[in-house]
Amino acid sequence: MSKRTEVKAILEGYEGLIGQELTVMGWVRAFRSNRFIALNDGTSMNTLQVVVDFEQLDEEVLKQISFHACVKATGKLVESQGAGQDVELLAEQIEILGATNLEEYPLQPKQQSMEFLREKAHFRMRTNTFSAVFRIRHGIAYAVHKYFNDNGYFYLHTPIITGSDAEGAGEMFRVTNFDIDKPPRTEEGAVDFEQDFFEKPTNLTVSGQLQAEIGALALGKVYTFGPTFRAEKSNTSRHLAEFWMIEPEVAFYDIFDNMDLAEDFCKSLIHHILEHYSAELEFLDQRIEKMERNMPKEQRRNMGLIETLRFVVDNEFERITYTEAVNLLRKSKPYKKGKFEYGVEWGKDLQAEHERYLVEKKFKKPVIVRDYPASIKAFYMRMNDEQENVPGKTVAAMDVLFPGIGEVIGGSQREERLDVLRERMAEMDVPEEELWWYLELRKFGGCPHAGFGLGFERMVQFITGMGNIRDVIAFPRTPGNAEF
RNA sequence: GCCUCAGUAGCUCAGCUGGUUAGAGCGGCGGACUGUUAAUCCGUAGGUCAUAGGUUCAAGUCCUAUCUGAGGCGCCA
Repeated sequence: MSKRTEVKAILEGYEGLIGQELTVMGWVRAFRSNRFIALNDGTSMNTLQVVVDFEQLDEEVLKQISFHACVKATGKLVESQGAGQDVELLAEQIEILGATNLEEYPLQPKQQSMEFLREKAHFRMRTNTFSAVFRIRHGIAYAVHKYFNDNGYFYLHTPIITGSDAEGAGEMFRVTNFDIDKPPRTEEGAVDFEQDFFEKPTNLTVSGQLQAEIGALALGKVYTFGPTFRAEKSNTSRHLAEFWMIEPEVAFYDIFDNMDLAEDFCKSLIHHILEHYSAELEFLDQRIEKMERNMPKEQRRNMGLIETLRFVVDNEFERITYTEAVNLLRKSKPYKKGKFEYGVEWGKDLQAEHERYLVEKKFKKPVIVRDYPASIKAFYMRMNDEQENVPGKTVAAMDVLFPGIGEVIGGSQREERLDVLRERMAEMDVPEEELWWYLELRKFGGCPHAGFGLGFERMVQFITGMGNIRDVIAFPRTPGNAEF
């Protein structure tokens, strides 16, 4: 079984293979004229044409060569007589590895809606679009590890089950092995978590950052890359209940080093995909172009997918402070014309419509906004010194905003001063006893450090141009959805 | 959680202001043809019009509720 030649290897290096007898295995994308199989084995965007001699072939076998059937073909590789491809395999033997009953099979050889395919997640990877997306997703994951490895970072596995609910990143999923119908209770009637598996309440992690800081303060440069969970009932095209997050954390970095890292890192991921997945990108680019042909002009993107990616790699990200952003927004046309639904006021968080204006209209490229009001950001972000012309206290936080999907990265320089940190925790009602170890990091050998979280699926979304985040993760978990 | 829109054949959709037996393309099945490239041609089957109520002489069409999906917003990555 293992002696097969991959379609990609044949299509990309057929010179040395012509005249040889090869075995290929894969799924039938099309069967034309009772003679031509377009065979795809997932290794490539493209198909290998397998030519069948239907006069010689057993009729039972011939009948089973159908859309998305799995076949094994052995024969000689020759130059193709037809115009659509350079080489083809003249099959001497055909074996059906897995037939597909088309009366029951839901997919069709035509464009189908993303929503429909989402319900058929066990089959959707067989389509061109999804196979392209998932090959690229792999490529980005690889590029993440490569970038950090090449730059001296260590991959740290932070826990998925956490005993702290003070991470401040949103609603959490409870982890327990209690019988939820009748959990043990204390004499007062409360659920008695001391009898639970971990002898305390535990949750699925919303961030590995606090633990990553432990790593940074020993290994210098670390990153995490793992699943992350949010129990928020977010119904949008850019939120998942289970997603993958990348969190570098670096000792001796300030907010500016952090921004440099974020920008360089994003560009390196995009660059890697432009270099190694051009066939996939071209396919996705054309897909979007076709889709946009039916849309009114003002809704179309002004650049194609590949063009956008090149543009992001070749240009500096715009860097502004939150205060500058507020001033810009207040001077903007949509603000003056009353087009914004939400007001722009120093101290209030920027809304999606405001970010979109800055990224898509004003600067037309990724924007890094920093120095947000302390009141709207997490307790661990480093308090800035008072600044001129800034009406309130700010923290050294930064958000990287991308066109189309908004916030891709959120990060900050961390508060390393024990007294300031404790003050902030008190203000924001973060219990010290749960984060005693986090405080001790400041007490013993602390140092300035910084880091950020990058939503992996959002980056995959940006690079593939997919409109909905549910279509860049194999098995999306969202409110009301945990099938497959 | 909020707002808007949608749900008609396996899929994509048409069905005008309520009015006879609900249509098309694709796909399926049967057949023809065979160097095709979304192969082509002929034939054929397939629908409790999301669900439950209601208005009306009459509901796919109007109203209400529920469910599902999409888009936008909030929360964020």
